[in-house]
Amino acid sequence: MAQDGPAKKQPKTRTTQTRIQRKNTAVLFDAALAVFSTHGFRGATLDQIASAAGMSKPNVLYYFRSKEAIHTALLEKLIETWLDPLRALDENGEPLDEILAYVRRKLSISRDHPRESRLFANEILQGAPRIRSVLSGELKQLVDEKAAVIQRWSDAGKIRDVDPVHLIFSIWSLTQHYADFDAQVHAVLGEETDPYPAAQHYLESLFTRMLSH
Amino acid sequence: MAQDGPAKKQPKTRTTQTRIQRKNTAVLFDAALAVFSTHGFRGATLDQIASAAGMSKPNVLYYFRSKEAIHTALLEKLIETWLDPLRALDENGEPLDEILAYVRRKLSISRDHPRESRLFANEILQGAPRIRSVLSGELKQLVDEKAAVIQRWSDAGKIRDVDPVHLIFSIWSLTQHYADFDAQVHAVLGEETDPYPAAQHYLESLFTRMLSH
DNA sequence: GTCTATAAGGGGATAGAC
DNA sequence: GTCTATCCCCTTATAGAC
Repeated sequence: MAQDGPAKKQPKTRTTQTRIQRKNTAVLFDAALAVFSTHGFRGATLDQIASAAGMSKPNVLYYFRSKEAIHTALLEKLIETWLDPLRALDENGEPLDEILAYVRRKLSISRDHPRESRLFANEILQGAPRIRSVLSGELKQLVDEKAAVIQRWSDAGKIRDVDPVHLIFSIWSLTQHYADFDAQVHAVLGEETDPYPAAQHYLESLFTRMLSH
Repeated sequence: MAQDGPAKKQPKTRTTQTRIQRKNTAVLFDAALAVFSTHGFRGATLDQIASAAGMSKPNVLYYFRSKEAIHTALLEKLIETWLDPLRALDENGEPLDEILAYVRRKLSISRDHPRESRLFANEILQGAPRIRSVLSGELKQLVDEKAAVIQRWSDAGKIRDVDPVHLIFSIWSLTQHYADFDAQVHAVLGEETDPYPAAQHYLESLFTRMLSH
């Protein structure tokens, strides 16, 4: 739903895309993700995106009406992926297992999709100008809902007493750290080291000790 | 040591600054910190910095030879402040107290100096192009040293077994989250809420449960 | 020390040929 | 659908008067 297709004169209908359109928008999304995630919105240039996508600058603007449109489309495309791991937290599951599984899902995202993580980090760091409404709408609602679940687990004595919202914040920060601060993590551990196995063990141990009686 | 004074023709000696120079560079640092921390290096403009400092653009460039020079000077000025809280971790103190005190120092920095936190976050997020040598030099050395301290505490049975480097990473990520992701924290908690009292309680509880027998 | 004016180049977006 | 050429604004930095 994110991309708006050819900007002005859609060649076919607006619902049907040719194979070449589909392929080009996919290539463009990947290129834009690479460039925006490392340089931020204003630091990124259409030249960089075009050359990363292997096409000319005007051709990029044939698919998206502006630099802003690419960025917005990217964020919208990713936002659901970003919320899904928390959505999957199941009140009927075993509480500690559910939380550890959520931690593992988030850590996997940092490992497998670090650029997406840095794209969001860039956006939020700068005050979330383009996604503030999503944060205070969809995201807040989801957090409130899942915080209530955690609170009930805690009230029922199934996990130790804990502030549910700050628990969620801590899962976000601990897992996303390995993607967002990758440069620092590798500066400390050495470029060769894969931090994820040790990170997973550390985080499972941390949340287990904190939450189990 | 960071600023290089008037760029080309230092008016007096290079070691002595006039009162007006001292005042202007201080004002400039504050303005630059505000602008760079919210927009990143390339997103920031000299116009924004100049107007935030209440001076004209050429006047800004009278004090620093380039935009890059302002940014570098800022980072250099802040780096020691950034490392000091970890330096203060004392092997001879009571282990859990030392770690909790470090957590509190870091959390206070997020609360009192969020712009500095976001400046570093921006820099590291973009691959730390301008401070990579500090990270793999001074910072790595300090982390190695303090990780060894924590390892000895752990070996001596004074705290529970823990990966010392990931423990340090977790303190960084958990505390800096409240400054760097301020926009998200407030979107979830509401603009009026001060997250820090609850954050401090949550984090103390987290590390106490994780580290004490 | 501070200003106005301006040079020089980068970067987003469009025109129009193919 | 894709390209070359180009427009024009924004931004960094300098020149030179006061």
